[in-house]
Amino acid sequence: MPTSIVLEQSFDFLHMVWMLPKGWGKSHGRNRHGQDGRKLCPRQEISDADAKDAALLEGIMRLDTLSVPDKRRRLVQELAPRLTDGYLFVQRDMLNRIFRAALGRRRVGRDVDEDDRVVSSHAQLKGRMQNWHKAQKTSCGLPKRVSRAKRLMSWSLEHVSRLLRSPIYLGSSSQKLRSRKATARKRYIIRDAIYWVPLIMITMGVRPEEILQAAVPDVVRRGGILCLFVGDEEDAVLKNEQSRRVLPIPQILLDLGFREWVVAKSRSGETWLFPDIQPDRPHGRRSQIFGDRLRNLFKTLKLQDPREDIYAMRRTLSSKLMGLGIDTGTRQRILGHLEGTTVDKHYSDHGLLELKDLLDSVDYGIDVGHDRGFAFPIIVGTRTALQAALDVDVALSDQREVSAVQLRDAETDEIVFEATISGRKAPSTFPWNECGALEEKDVAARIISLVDDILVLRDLHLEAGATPEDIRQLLAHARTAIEGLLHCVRQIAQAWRAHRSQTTEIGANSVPSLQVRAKVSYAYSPFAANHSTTACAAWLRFGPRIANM
DNA sequence: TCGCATAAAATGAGAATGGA
DNA sequence: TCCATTCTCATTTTATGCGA
Repeated sequence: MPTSIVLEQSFDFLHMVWMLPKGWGKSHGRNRHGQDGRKLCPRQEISDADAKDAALLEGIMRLDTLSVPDKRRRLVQELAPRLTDGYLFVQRDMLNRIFRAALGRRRVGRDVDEDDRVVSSHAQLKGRMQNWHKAQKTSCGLPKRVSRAKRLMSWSLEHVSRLLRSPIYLGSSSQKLRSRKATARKRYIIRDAIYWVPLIMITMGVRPEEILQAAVPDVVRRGGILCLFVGDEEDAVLKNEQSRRVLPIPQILLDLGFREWVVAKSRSGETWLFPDIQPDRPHGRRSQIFGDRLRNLFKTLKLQDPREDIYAMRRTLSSKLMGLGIDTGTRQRILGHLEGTTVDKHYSDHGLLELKDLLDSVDYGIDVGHDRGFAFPIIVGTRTALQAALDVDVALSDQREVSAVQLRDAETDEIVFEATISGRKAPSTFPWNECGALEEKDVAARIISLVDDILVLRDLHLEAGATPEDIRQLLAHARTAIEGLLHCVRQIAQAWRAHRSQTTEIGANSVPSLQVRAKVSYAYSPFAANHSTTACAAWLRFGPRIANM
């Protein structure tokens, strides 16, 4: 059948796109007015990347001293990243549109038979991609092709703490170069968007765009509580209050002098809270320009992390609220309200007070104090309630029982512990192929002692003058965390049994000090393991609820 | 599930600016 | 003056939401 040849051709084309190095489209240099840039040949880009990758793979395979997991880690880091699977679907959609424009709806449409297609359906492409992924593995399961999928997460407390200890908050030696550390003589703290917006995002959970367009009169007192009206429309200042959300300003911002800062703005006749951030010309949005600036700054401050980007700051509040043991309904209402998705846009004055109390209960360990050099309160330090983070990978047998566990340090990605459970059919592919088998009970015992060690070690790092009593308390604290961890692992299996295809957030109550990120992969579906964010990943946080189930 | 839309991040370029 | 940093913009890449 001639059409099937066409379908194969479109598969070939998509496969080629799939092999494109991630950055190829951005290296043409035509990103400013009147720029000629340079012509790039996609096939050439692919074969260059292929050649480099092949050489790297060969070199690494020859290193006999390296363990297989170490080899993999190096490959994942050093292979040229290609376009992501998700983006390929976007490309497929575009190809589909092109063909439909050319051939009409009868030849290209969603109801065309699979066999008669010119461009594959999503389902067909998914299936085909499975084979492509298989072909991109060496015989020992090492990857020959990698991509850099974005995993959206919330900022860890360490990250927040590092931000709060940066020159943005502790002071810079120059008013313009904010990344320069303050010196004994020169110390400037500039309270503009760069200063306030990250704080507002982590304490109030609003989007940058919403806060950036706030006007001075949007900050008002209501029932004795200082509040902010936020709206997501342009000309927000012209909209009536009825159509906009009202959020209480958390205590920590008040302690930092937010009210006085706004009053000063108002006195000097300012209209906007953040006049330095103007809408950009092409889209009329402020978040673009703000994001660019903050990203630039984070880059020089070495605060950037592909897993924890600016937008992820907002999620920090959500996960902290979960960690506080706030029940599902309330939390969803708060977050819904914070995110502007709920119908009940208005809180009564009493509700506002309640909401403020909730926001205030989230503790980022910010110490506010005064300094002779400044007329306003400043951050003098952070007491980080340390939150050790572990990435947990769990493989399930086809009976959906836990068959293998791998714990990795979230910061270093170092494997802390891995084991398969004896008597269960564990996956034989990477990363499970190197695991030794242990009895279920031993696995649990080992995890317990490990988590203990990690937490205690981390805490000992911080507390220079810790007493034996402190250590006893740490141990007691760690024990709850472990129980939570085990509970979590059990929950993963349970949740998975119930709902195989949804992203889940699972938690155990009242264990705020250990953050567990977990990924579940199916022993019998190597393809699924590559779709960490959609089909088969479960991010676990400690908290009282199972979300999105 | 598919088709389409959108938000935001990422990248690279050049110009402007800051500081020593 | 030199070099690093910052700012801005065009453009690509990534993930996700919504409605049929």
